[in-house]
Amino acid sequence: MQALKKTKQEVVAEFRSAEILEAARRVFARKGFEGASVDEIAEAAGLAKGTVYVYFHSKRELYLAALKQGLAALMTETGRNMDAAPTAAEKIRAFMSTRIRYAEAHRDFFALYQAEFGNIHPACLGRVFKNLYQQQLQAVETALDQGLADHEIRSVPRDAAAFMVCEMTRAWIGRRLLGWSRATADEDVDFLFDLIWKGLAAGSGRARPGDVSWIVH
Amino acid sequence: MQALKKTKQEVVAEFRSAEILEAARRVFARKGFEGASVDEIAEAAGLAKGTVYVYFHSKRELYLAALKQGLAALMTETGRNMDAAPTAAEKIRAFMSTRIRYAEAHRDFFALYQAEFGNIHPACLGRVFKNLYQQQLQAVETALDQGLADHEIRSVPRDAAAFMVCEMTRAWIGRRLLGWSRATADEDVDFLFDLIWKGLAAGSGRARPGDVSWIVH
Amino acid sequence: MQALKKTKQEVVAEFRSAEILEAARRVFARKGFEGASVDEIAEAAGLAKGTVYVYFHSKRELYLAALKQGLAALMTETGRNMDAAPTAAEKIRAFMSTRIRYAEAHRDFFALYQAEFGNIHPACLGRVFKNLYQQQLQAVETALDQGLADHEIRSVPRDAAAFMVCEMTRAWIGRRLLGWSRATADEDVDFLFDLIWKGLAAGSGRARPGDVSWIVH
Amino acid sequence: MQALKKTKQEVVAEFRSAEILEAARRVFARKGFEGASVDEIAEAAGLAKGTVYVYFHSKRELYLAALKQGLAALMTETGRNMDAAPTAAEKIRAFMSTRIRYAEAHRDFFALYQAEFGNIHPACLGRVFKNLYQQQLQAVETALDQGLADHEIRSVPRDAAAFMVCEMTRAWIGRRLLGWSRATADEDVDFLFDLIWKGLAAGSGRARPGDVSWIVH
DNA sequence: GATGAATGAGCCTTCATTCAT
DNA sequence: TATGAATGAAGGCTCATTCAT
Repeated sequence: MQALKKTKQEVVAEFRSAEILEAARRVFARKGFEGASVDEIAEAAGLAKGTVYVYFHSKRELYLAALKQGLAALMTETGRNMDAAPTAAEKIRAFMSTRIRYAEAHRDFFALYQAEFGNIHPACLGRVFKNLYQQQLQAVETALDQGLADHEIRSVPRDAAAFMVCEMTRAWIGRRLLGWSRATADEDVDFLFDLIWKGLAAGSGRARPGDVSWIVH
Repeated sequence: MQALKKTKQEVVAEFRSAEILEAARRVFARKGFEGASVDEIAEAAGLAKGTVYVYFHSKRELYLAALKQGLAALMTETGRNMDAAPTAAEKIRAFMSTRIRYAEAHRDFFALYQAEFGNIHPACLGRVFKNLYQQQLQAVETALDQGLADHEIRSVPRDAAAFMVCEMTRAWIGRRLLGWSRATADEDVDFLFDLIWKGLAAGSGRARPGDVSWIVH
Repeated sequence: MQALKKTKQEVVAEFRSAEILEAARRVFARKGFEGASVDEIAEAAGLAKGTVYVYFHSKRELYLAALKQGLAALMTETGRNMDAAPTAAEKIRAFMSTRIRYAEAHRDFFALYQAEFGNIHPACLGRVFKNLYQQQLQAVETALDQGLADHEIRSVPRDAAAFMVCEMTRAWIGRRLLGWSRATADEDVDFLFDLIWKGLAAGSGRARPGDVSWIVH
Repeated sequence: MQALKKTKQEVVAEFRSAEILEAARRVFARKGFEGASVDEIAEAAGLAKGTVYVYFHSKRELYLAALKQGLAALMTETGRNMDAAPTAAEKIRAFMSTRIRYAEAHRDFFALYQAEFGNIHPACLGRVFKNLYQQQLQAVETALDQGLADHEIRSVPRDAAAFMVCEMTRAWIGRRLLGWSRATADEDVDFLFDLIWKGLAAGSGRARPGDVSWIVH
């Protein structure tokens, strides 16, 4: 019973923590780190301000927790899907696809993601930033390595190419989040992958000739 | 004499205004919008805080003015260079090249640019944002139109492709600003253009065979 | 059995109470009333914060209890030792000696004592303050009365003289607590008593000629 | 005119500063450092809270400034009066007299003084504390040295004796501040000096036979 | 009785903005 | 026009106290 009780408390605690994290994501997404107030987050979570501080020592810690939690889930899923893809091309596509879909389901998290990784200010994350970002690059670089070894992709600097794959995906997600894309997620994935894979130049045949999803509007 | 005096005053006013704008850019670049204080900007401009408010009604207006002024200069230069390029490919390259070079010379401005256009927060710009961004897209879209008409580029949605050209350039500049690129500006332009033009796939010959600037490190 | 059980509970309660009081003294001594947090005291007592409130209705009540308990013990001991001394001089010396020794053994309590009786703020004790202090004065005044009656001491206002005896002792203890005295407790008692008894003036023979414990360093 | 204007501003600034200091003293005296709020001090000074921070960087700085300013004036006056006194006895009396009178005229300051120097917590002043206190001791020690050299006072450890002179004075002032003394300042000085000079023991003749100011009440 | 999560009042501090000079 | 003192609205964070378990 002691164990049960403790478990129950832990469950409640985790629930609260998740509630706060969720609210934090919502508010941070809308207002940014500096623009959001702990008061507002607490209210969004239906709690008193002090309660937030029971679970998180500071506003920044809360912010980071919200970012990291989402990132961890994203990277787990990204990793799983990339691993399941056999070729480099399919791995890259899986990377993009997973992210675009994830962003659809977790808009708030991705707003944070964009805010944090879309600019330069080392304001909030500083050291932590590069590490988190590097983990993402790593996954893509590994896929690129395989592609290079298999002569599936041409000779490009792996770090630079990986960076561009990440950033193009990020940018595209931003476009979707802004409501600038009227296409479905699948169509967007197709276009994005096609673009990075084949480039803009004419003369390169279509990867999948039947794919006409992104006819000029 | 009245007219002359007024002109003199206007000159002084413009000079002050430019001074403040310059200082604002410096401070905003380093601290971000929320992190910067009007006091600090005034001090950086060698003026009293109140004076800043003589020329700009609010901190946000100042921020916007700093951003817009830089953007105007950037777009003027971008336009000039793109106009001078005959083919679509060269126009795109000119777009990238101009920006990467401009970023080198105006790091402060580009830090603002990244912060503002690198994320979603409609916090600071809101309505203004899309218009400014659209102007940039416009230039690229026009170039793409020409490329499409000349069968220089394959059939891609012009708005999406233009967006990616802008964002890839922006992302790459961010990379340089972060010090993640050890290449020269020229080398970076080559790589970036090559990537967007030819994509990742193997089999597409090099645009300029002799260019080996971005051999895998 | 009911009675027995109740007694047992009372014993436990008293034990808890004493534990909390002890912890409170330790923390209040180190941090002061405002600087100490109930959380910290609870932790120092190895209990949960809520438990402290089972035994004491408020932080202030706890503070007062800690102070009073120590004071009661001090006054009991002071009284016993003064009663055992025959002459007024020896009573005064007993007063000083007991306190200086007690302070040595209960530094935490005396830090509270100093904080509370060393300044004016009626903040924490208010009304209670004077009563507690008066009890201490009383003991000294009684001794002084005897001394006056026996012509052992010269004609001085009893209340003022008693006050000074108390305060000189308190001040001296503060000096020791601050580590400003390199002498032993005994030597300090000798000096202090000698000073209050004979004053500073030259010409008054030594109380006990052989005593050279406080030669000028 | 520039100079005049500047002077005027400086005058206003000094006036504001003094006003705030005065209010701070009043509030700190009544509530103690922790108990006082900057809001309250600002209100007491008839200013907005923010204004306080224009003149003092922090609550602590304000507190220290209030304490130091009073202390400086006190020590200047003490020094002047002690210097004017020829003998050690008169110097000691001047020390006591100056302080008791000063305390009468600056009750708020002395409440701070008592709070700060009357207990042990190194909370607020820490390092600064000892230095300030040492300066006071110094003055007394110098007088005692002279007294020892002139055989005016008996052989006592100068540091210990000086400490007691300071503390007895401080204690006595506390007594007056608490309203426990019904005597005039002069009478109190007489008693206090007499006590420290001649001690409690019978047999030492009166310093000034006619002085009957402190007959037993 | 014992616990510790929840609360919300309150504190110090910052800073955009105003305005009298 | 230029100034900078004055303002007061927030904001992050702490903590005494309560209360359901």
